[in-house]
This record gives sequence, structure tokens and C-alpha cells, in this order.
Amino acid sequence: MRQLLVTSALPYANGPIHLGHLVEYLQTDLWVRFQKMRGHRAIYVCADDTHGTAIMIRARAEGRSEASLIAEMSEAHQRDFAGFGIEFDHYGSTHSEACRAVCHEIWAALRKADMVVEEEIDQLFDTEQGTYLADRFVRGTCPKCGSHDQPGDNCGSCGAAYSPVDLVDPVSTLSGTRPELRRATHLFVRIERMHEFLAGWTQSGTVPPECANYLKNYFLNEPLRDWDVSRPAPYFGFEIPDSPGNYWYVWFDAPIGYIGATAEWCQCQGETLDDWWKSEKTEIHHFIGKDIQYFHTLFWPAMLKTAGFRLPTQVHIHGFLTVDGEKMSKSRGTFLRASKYLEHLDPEYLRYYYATKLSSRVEDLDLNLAEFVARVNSDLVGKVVNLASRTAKFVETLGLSAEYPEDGGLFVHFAERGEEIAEAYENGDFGKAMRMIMELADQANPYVEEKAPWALRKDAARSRELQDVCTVALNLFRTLVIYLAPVLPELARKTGELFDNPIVRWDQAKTPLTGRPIARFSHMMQRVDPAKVESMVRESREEGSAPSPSEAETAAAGASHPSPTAADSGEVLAANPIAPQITIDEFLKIDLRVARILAADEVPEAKKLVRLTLGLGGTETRNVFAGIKAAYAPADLVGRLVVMVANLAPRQMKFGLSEGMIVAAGPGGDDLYLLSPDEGAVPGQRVG
RNA sequence: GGCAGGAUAGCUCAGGGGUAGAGCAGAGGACUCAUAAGCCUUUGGUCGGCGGUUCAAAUCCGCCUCCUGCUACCA
Repeated sequence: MRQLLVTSALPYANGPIHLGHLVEYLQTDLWVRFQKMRGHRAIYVCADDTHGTAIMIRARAEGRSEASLIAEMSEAHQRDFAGFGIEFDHYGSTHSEACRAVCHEIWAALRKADMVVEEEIDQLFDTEQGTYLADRFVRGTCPKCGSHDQPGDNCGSCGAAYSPVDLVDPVSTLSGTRPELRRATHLFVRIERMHEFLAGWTQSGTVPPECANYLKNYFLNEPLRDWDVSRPAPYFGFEIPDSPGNYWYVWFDAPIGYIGATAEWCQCQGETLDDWWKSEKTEIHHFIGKDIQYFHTLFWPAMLKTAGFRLPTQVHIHGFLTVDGEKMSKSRGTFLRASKYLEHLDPEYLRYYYATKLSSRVEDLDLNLAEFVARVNSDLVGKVVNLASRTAKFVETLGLSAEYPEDGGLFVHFAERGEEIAEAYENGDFGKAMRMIMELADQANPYVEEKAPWALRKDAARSRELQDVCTVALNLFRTLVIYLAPVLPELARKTGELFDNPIVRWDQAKTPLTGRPIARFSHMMQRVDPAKVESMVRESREEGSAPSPSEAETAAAGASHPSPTAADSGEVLAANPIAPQITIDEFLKIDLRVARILAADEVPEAKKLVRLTLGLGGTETRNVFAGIKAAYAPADLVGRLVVMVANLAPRQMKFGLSEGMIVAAGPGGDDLYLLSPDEGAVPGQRVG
């Protein structure tokens, strides 16, 4: 019997669980369920990731304590996970004494190994908000090409990489004020001292080959930079014991949360933590997304190694979720929260659908909604459940045959495939496992077709034959459900009830059931109703149309995301306060005009721009390049009215001259909303 | 810009030097037990492009195009 400790990445306590998160939690859950069915001892631990600037700022904006914010979020997360049948053995928090204790232990070990150095670094400080600013909270003019309003770490226009302190005219996105340069002491881990160890460990099969290549060619081909693990106050986290006023950076304590959560579980169960984290008898399996690879495959093993903990046996890495081929998008209604899904649809549908699309490779996964409906209905209802549905009621009174009948080797064949299917599960090739199971289902239905129990039923003299046919069909059905049980726990439970024999172990598939009654059959799974999928998307779109500021940072699924219910909370305003007062004369300098979009053209070479031809009435037109490519398709723009800044100085851009600007709300990217006049306005009218 | 990955049928994907595959969708048929499910037959592809290695390339190598992600003081 193997002993396995399995983790999923800790969800950040800054937003609700969405379908992107679930790619990870569902695959971990079904892998753990599989291991348990195989008779191994497996525990699944996870926790909320609670520290960092984002939590501090949000709590401040909502006028509450961080503790109250993270408690509420933890409850919501656990509710969502439970709704999808994700069974943790323990769910903790990084803001726990157990986690703090392990942080202290690992820190002491790093100190003792002389792995920590102090260094003074320059960082921008927002005097109004009273906080140091991470890169993403600063925007300004690119020091290289002079483009305005660029992010703090690299220029979207020329692609140059730089530090926020290099920006010309930096602006804090939190307060809109100009931050000042301050010097602060940071603590760094000299990870380069582990270079040789990491080079060996990462290339030894513990991480997928794609990840090993990436690490080898991007990080390990040169000296590793010191890792900055501290943040000066104010910061929400644990204060570093031997460096007052400095706190551990959230990514220092996040993975330590795995150990903290295990420690709490051990305490409840009377187990010893060292048996799980310092013993070679335990396998440790991390399931993570590809965005956080280097934290788990460089920093994390270096910390564990230094502090004498067991190293991860395997780091399982998955790609991101797209919906209908594109990034999840609020305006399209494809930003689907877990709780919203559960209002409309059965969690088993998604568990199965994801399983069919998951492999051990680091690849993105597309949730195609039409395919989702077809796949679940065709495979689960049409093929699998249909086997029971078309035979069970024929043997309601007779029960199963006393001896397993001759079936032309079908059952033996089904049983023999079990190991092959198990191997696919073991390797994380869930899609392969599902394909093999459906291949078997495709052999079972023709059997029923050939034996035609509906014909046998009409002849009382052949009732024995009818019973035999149904005994075969129902046993084949049960075998399929055993193989699907890690994915579909609810279907497995109902099937256990049908046979009065709970499905708990994989090897139950080796022995057919005979000579026992069959419970009255009732539908085990409803078909997916496409209308429910549509209403889920529609409601998500409606709720997504009022975004809050930190949502701007959401890119691919898997990133943190705040609750849409906070949309009107004042958070938007708090995060981006009103600018200094101006006079009416100053305002009148800006000539805003209603304009009609006469043409909207793709600029294929541009990442963000769309070329607009704006009509101001008559023959008066303006050529404007607008950075709205991610939010609007050109075809949808033509004909609509917008508001433009008509007297803005023209600006020469790479693709041509831009003669104005259209006004829009929102932080940018696909989270952008053009302003339109109400009906009746005509092009050329002044706005004021 | 650098790094990693991807491109195979209308859709979602498997395969990985030796006659191009599955499911769904489409077409035709027989049946009627089953949630309009199931069964039989069937139409779809120069495997992103160009070059190379080879008796043989979707597969190996090189270059190119397009897509995705990451790029260490965001999590």
C-alpha cells in the first residue's frame, strides 16, 4: 500500500472559484479518489492563500479587517468545492498558527544554512495609500520609447522590460498620485547555492518534460537570481521573526501552507507530521497550473531541501481553461463562476467533461459548450446509463441470474481492461482512460441489441434467457461505473444502491454480481438541457457587466478574481480616487463630440489597436487608433455612436496618425466599456 | 525581445517512420427495450507552409507562418 499526500495549488482569497480553477481541483480530486479505490492511503490537503498586498488593499477598500475578508472567502471557496464533490481530507489557511510555525522552522533552516542575505532596494511608495507598490500597481511613460500609460514592468508598445523605478512620470494605480522613491531593506534567499541540486532534481522525471525544458533553458542556463522573500510594512502576512518590520512575501508562505494544512490534519487524526513530510515512505504529489511552475519546481524544492523536508515525488502541471476557444470573458458571459454553474447544472457533467479532455501534458483545455452538452449526453446518458435503463426493469422481480451466464467473453474482457485503464488514471491521462471506458461501452450496447431482451420478454418460456441477458448487461454496466467512479461519485453511489452493493474498490470490477435482487430502477442521470447552459451564460454575462477594478488583472483562467457582488461596493472608487479639482474653463478646453463609427478595421500587426474611422457629420471624419481590440470585434463596432475627444493633438503611431480618442470606462484589456449617447444624439453634437 | 508549447475531418481530439483514426455533427437504413437513447451502413483530411534525411515522413531535422502561455519585488 502506497502512502500519498496530494495537494492542489492554494486558491487566493481574493475572489470566487471559477471553472478555470476547477480544472485543477477536479483533476486532483479524481486522482485522489482513484488512488483510494486502488486501496492506497491517500490524503488530499489544500488551504486558502490569504496573504499579500491585494488582500490588504481590498480589505481596506471594504473597510473591514483582513481576517473577516479571508474568513468569508474561505467559507465561499469550501462551499463551491463541496458542491462539485471535491473531497479534501483537510482544508486550512495560510493565516494559521500551524502555517506560521512551519514558516519559522524553514526560515531558521535557511538562516542556519547562510542562505539569507539583506540588500537595500529602491521601490516606489504611494504616500497617500501608505504602501509600497508592486509592479502592477504602477503605470507610467516608457523610458525607452516614450509611450504613455504603460505597465510597471514592461512596455506594451515597444516591449522593453524595465523596473517601475525607471518609468518616466510614474503614477500609482491605487491613488492616482505620483509615488516617491524609497529605499528599503529586503531579505533575499540565495537560491543560486542550490543550482546544482535543482538542475539535477528538475531533470530527473519529477516534472513534466515541457517544464523541465523550460527550466533548463530559461532559468538554469545562467546563475539563479536571489529570490526576494520579504516585504516591508505595511503588509498582510507574517512578520519575519529576526527582521522586525519586514514580512514574508506571500509566495514564501503559500506553499508552506501545504505543510501547515497537513500539520492540522495530523493533529486531528493523531498522526505524526514527520511521517508525511520527512519520511521517504510518503509520496508527495502537487497539482498546479503552468503559470506557477517555477515557484513549485525551483524555490519550493530549494526550501524543502534546505530545511530537511521530503521533496515532491511528482509535480503534475496542467494548462489553462478557455471557453469556446477564447479566454474566459465577462462581457461574453464565459467567465463562469463555480457557484453560478451549480445553480444550473449537475457537477458530474463537468467532472466527466474535464476528465475526457485532460492528459498528463501541459496543454490548455477548451470548454466548448456545444460539445459539453453532446459529450455528456452521448457518452454518459446514451451509452453508459442507457445500459441499465434498458434492462434493469426486466429483472426487477427475477433479480440477477444465480450463476454468471455465458456472454462470449465480454465480462472477462471488461475486467481485463481494468489494469490498462488504471494505468491511464495513474499517469494523469484521464482523457485516455475515458476513451477506453467508452470503447467498452460501445461493445456493451451491441450485445443488448443482438440479444433483443424486448423480444425475449414476450415469450414466457424464455424468461431464463431474458434474465441471463439482463444479468450480463447490468454487470457490464456496473463494471463501467466502477471504472468511472473516481470521476462520477454520485453515479457510483446510485449504482451501488441499484445492486445493493456499494462501489468502493477498483477490483470489484473483477467479479460479476449474481443471484441477488435489483432495486427498482429510476433515472440515474438527467440529460444536459442546453437551455440551462444558455441561461448560465446569460446570467454570467449580465452579472459580469459591472466589473470591479482588480478584475482588470484577470487574464487567463486560473488567475485570482474578486467577487462580482463587490461591484458596487465602492471598491472601484476607493482604488482609483477622484482626480484633483479643475475649473469649468479647464473642462471646456476638452471638446467632446458625438461621433459615428463609419469603419472599423483590424490592424493585424497590432496587439491592442483597432483602426476606427469616425464620422462627425457631413464629410468630416477622423482616423483614430483605439486600444480596444481585446474587448470589441471591429464588425460589432461599425455604425454605433461613441463619444470622442475631438481636439486632442494628433499622435503619430506605428500604424498611422491617430487624430483623437474615444472615451471608454474600465481598466483595459477585454474589460473595457465604450460610452454611448442615448438615442436621439447625432454625430457632431458637443458633449458637455 | 527571450523561453516553453501547440497547429491532424465541420467541431473536440487520439496516433507518432510502413494503406490517415475515434467520438460528435452530416447522409441513408432497419429496429422500438431505453431519457428522440441504442444498432447497422456511409460522406468528410495533400496531418499549418517550404526544404532536408530516408526505400518510405503526419511522424525525424531545419527554416517560416499563425495561436497560447510564461518572462523571478501580481497571485
